[in-house]
Amino acid sequence: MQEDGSQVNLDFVRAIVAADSKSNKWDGRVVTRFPPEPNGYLHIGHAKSICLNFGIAAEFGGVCHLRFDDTNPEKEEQEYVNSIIEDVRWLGWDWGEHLYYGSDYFEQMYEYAVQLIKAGKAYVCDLTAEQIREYRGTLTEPGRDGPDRNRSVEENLDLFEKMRKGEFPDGSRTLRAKIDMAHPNLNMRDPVMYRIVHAEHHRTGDKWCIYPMYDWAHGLEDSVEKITHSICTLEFENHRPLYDWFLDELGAYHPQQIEFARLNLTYTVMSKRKLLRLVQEGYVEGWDDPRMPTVSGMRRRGYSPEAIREFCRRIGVNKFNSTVDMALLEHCLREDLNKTSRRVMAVLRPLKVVIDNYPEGQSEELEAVNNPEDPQAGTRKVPFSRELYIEQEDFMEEPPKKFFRLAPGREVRLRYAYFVTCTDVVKDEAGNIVELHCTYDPATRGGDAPDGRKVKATLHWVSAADAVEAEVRLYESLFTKENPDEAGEGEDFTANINPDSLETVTAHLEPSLAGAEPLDRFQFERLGYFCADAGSRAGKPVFNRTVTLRDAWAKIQKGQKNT
RNA sequence: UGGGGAAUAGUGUAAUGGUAGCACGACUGACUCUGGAUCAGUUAGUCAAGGUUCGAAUCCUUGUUCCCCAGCCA
Repeated sequence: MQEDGSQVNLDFVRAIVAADSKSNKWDGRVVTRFPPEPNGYLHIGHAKSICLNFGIAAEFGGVCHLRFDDTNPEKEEQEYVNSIIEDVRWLGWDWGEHLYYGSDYFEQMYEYAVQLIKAGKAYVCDLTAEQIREYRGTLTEPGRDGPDRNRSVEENLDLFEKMRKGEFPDGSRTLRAKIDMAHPNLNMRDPVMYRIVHAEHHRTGDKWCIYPMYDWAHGLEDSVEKITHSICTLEFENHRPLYDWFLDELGAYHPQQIEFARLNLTYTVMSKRKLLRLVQEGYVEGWDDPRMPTVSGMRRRGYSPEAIREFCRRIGVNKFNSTVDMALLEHCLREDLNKTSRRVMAVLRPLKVVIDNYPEGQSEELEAVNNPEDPQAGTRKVPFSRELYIEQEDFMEEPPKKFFRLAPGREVRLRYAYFVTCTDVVKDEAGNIVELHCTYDPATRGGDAPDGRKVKATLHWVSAADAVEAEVRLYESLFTKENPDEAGEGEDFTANINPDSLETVTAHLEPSLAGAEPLDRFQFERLGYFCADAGSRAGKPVFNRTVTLRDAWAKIQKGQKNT
């Protein structure tokens, strides 16, 4: 229900939860879970799942568990656990007491496995991995029963115990469910439940040398935690019959698995495997590189949790694959940042301006609005003096049509300061414009002309003597193609990496920015939103460009070039 | 050629037998001390063909296209 009492359209997952709540199917409980494997950093696709699971719990008065599905010691690390916890919390969600680890249930899972063996529904198999594949058959041909399929319960119990005790080498045996080797769903052809892996687990150490497979572990984890709705992605649809089979055979508490489509975004890749390659092969500087679609990268880039949550709300939830336009993410970003970011002035590519009729040695402080969208943000003082920097692209000696900014003889406004008119252009020997001379109108102090005359442009600027120098990183998308996987023969997504995804400049900032703290977000007026880098320090400030402002002039230029 | 899913403007998503709507994008225009924001408008869609019905995106039939599955990964 919305605030006005009208019925809001529910996505198909919420529709199921709503119906179950109404029918009291789960005694009125709603318990979801977000179950990441700690083998990589969370990305925007995970954020979709997080917002779905935690969002549903919040909306229906339930709870959402954060559970690490840590059943593969060879790929999982504590570093990933830590980053995941930080990211989910940063996104604004709270799991209360409900932080769980699949590995905490290993003993229970073992006992359940024994129960299944005793029921004649599981057996120890001596086939090698390759042999198992051969016996499994193919998509169109049924599999065959293996030689160990009809071992006695006693022998299975004995062997399974010895597996646990570490009496067999890695890969020598498995415990398998006894279902149907001719089943049309390959997942049902006697799936492996346990494999032998003598590996150090990040939480259980060397206590175990057999580890449960996903299909066996996941349903039990859900069951133990009394989950009501086990929401996962589409590729697990084929696994649902197995999820159901295990829990039914065990007679255990049985949540409902519901599958939804994972998120795809234009101009980026989303699989952990590909993100890992970007990191390992040095295309980016780490999991939290601001060009990465990881939650940590986006945080460092300057995204707000609110923007990400709003994005996740708007993209909806469905059962078919789709690719969301990056422009929607950026829209949600700008929408939030516009309301919340302090405005400041910064010049990225400085062009010196001398105000000839402004007294040498004089300076003054002018009042500037911190956020026109939020009167509560107040005002600040910005120093003005005879020598200033403006943006190189705000001046053209021979302005084309529709260029409203500064040009010889033209008057523009310096924001919050004065109207100035360009009187002279100074060039170096190579013909590059290196300095401008202007005159100002003292009567326009603050930026308003008492005689009511208008100018067509307002420029941002900084006082040269007061400017703070900073490293500013200008990010563009990491890939040049909407679909990075669209690569030529013998190429992969790395062939579409944007060579210009990062440009670093030395910018001149207004002095108020000297005290910016890491992750502080600002709007550099007329340029875009910028975020103090996590490693930014007083004395050596570093800012990352989060996203540019919408830029009508850039669009006109693009159009002019194309004609 | 086995099984499991899915198809609505360029993109994302509503409409569950009763006017195909919303958002993003794109394009106009208004306004503006950010060529920002805001406001107004334009653009454009039911995978196909049959059928049921007074009426179909929705139900039925046939077809087409796309996604997932042959890890001792999750």
